Amino acid sequence: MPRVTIADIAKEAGVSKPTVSRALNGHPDVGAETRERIQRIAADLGYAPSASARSLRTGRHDTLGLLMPLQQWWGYSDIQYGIAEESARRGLHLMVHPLRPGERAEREFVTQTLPTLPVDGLILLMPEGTPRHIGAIAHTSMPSVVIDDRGHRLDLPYVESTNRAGFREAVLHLVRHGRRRIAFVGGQLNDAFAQERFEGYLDALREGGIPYDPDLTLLPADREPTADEITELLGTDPDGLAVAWDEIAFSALNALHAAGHRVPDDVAVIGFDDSPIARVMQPPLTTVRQPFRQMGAAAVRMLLDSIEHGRPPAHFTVPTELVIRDSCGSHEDQ
Amino acid sequence: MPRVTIADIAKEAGVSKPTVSRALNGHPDVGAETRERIQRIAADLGYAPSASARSLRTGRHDTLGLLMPLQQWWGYSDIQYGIAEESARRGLHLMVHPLRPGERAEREFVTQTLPTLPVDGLILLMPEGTPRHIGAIAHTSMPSVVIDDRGHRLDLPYVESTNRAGFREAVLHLVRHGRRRIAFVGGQLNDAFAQERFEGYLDALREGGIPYDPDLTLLPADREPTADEITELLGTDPDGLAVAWDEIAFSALNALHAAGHRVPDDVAVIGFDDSPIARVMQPPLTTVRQPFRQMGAAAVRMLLDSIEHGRPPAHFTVPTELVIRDSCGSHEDQ
DNA sequence: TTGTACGCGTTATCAC
DNA sequence: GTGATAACGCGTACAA
Repeated sequence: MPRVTIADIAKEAGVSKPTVSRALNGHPDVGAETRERIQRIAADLGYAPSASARSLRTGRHDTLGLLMPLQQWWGYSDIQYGIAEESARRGLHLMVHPLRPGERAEREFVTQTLPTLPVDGLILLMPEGTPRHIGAIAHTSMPSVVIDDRGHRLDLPYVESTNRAGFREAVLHLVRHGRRRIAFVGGQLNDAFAQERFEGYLDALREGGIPYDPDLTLLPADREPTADEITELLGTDPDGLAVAWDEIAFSALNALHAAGHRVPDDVAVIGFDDSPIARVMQPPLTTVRQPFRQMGAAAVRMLLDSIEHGRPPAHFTVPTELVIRDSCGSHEDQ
Repeated sequence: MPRVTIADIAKEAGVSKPTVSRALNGHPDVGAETRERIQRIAADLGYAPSASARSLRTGRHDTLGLLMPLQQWWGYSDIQYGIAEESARRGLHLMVHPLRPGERAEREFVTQTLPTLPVDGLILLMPEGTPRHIGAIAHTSMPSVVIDDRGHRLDLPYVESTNRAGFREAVLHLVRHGRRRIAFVGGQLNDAFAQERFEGYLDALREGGIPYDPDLTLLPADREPTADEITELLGTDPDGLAVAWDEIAFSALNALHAAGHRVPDDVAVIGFDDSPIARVMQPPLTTVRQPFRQMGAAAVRMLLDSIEHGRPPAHFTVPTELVIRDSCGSHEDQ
């Protein structure tokens, strides 16, 4: 059976197609009685508008695109959750496009895929190390927003969180509870996230009147310290570990246990992100929660602004939140 | 600047629009030289086909829809990953639709959203307890595939994994390593997953010649045992815990530690799913890996079959895989 | 091998 | 307030 169109409704109602269109889209200049009749008939006939036809005519798709790394990380899912929720709230569809790593895939996406994408705007989610070619999107007419544009400098509006201030607050929390030999464990400092969190660490030391000791800094390659590196760090006798990623903190916790250190009695530990694992660790990990869902929602709002008003590049910052659990040793004395 | 269309190319190439269309879509009946010239001009002009116009004309969208619960779980993300990857491989777009819980939202989706969705087929991802109204999709002309249609009986093709056989294999592994008092910890048996895994547990006992002891069965409500329930179970002096979900196994591990039991020496533990957390637990959890990505990919293939050949309802089973780590106590003696 | 004519379903423009 | 007409960009009969 063929699709029901506004032409069918028009015939049935004895009016013209444009009138049906106006009635169904809530235009004011249509008779109240006519509108009701048309709406009733539309419902009776089981009319459903054709998205393609509407898009062809209006140039809008009522759809947002999300460009994601083809890479598993709970944080990305969390961001997508925020985006999906906010999009749905605004009656927009969400199209998800995995981006394979490599410059070639990026180039192909920008030149081949992007121009034909039935999408009104694009949200970019890119891990550190994504080559810059994707930045060509900025020279496109496609409205776009980047999430966590750390070190990319894409010349596009972006959403970020308070990496530096958030980590500073967490380290300061250790300082206030008497820790003096707090080590920093993070990634290489050419990683923009590691860099910002390291500066937050320095901020906290400065504020606490604690001199910076380079021996207490561990910057493993690939964000992944080896067992040896951790052992060596523990040899410097720290009483606190400020770890720039939860995942690294988990390794550290296990290494501490293995070496016979007690957490938090001997060594306090804090992480960053609030991974789902942080809660079930022993002891549960104190960490800085990234507001991923809110960041996703904010990206949607910015994108809509950009689509409707053609706003110039800007950015939006969502605050992180210190989540105090047991690993920092301050649960009992508060 | 206005969009470049095939009309522009036609004018530039001195041919008619249909010729351009045929050349660009690889129809055989077009002169080799003409084709080349048209392709070159298309590239020069930066031509990009209009997805809406094509869809309007052909009735196809080259897009798959994914209906997901508005609910955070790593497994759903994993499935989406598999779907996204396979869709991309086939040149299909992926549209993600969150489904809020409740019969009303389901009804609305089926009657309002679905009919206008610019999608060629739909993959359904529904947690236990999703009311049956969504099953109305079966009476629709929309090709659909369900993932893990446990207990829904939706009369639609579905993809599943070997819950019963997989759990049986894992429990049998414990039996073979000398465990005799193996407890089952799962959800209520009206939960179809709990039911199947429980039967796998019984299968293994039977095969191992171990009589079933009801005291060794813990069926907490909501898949979430209380501390008291676990304590009581440990009072029955089990030497193994067969847990139907990793998440519950994590609670159990922590409870065991708190009660002073050693894992795996005193009590061996196995879980189900292979959550990302399983690897970082102490000790790392032996578990049954769900092939989520492959299930997603399989769903895409089934859906494509259904779209192209209108296949009748069928189903496809992907095997689980036993992942042996330390918590089952058989690493050292193998 | 190529061109002519037309339709897909909707909305914008303008006239009445 | 409503109708006639056209246009969005593309693909497909059919004829040449």
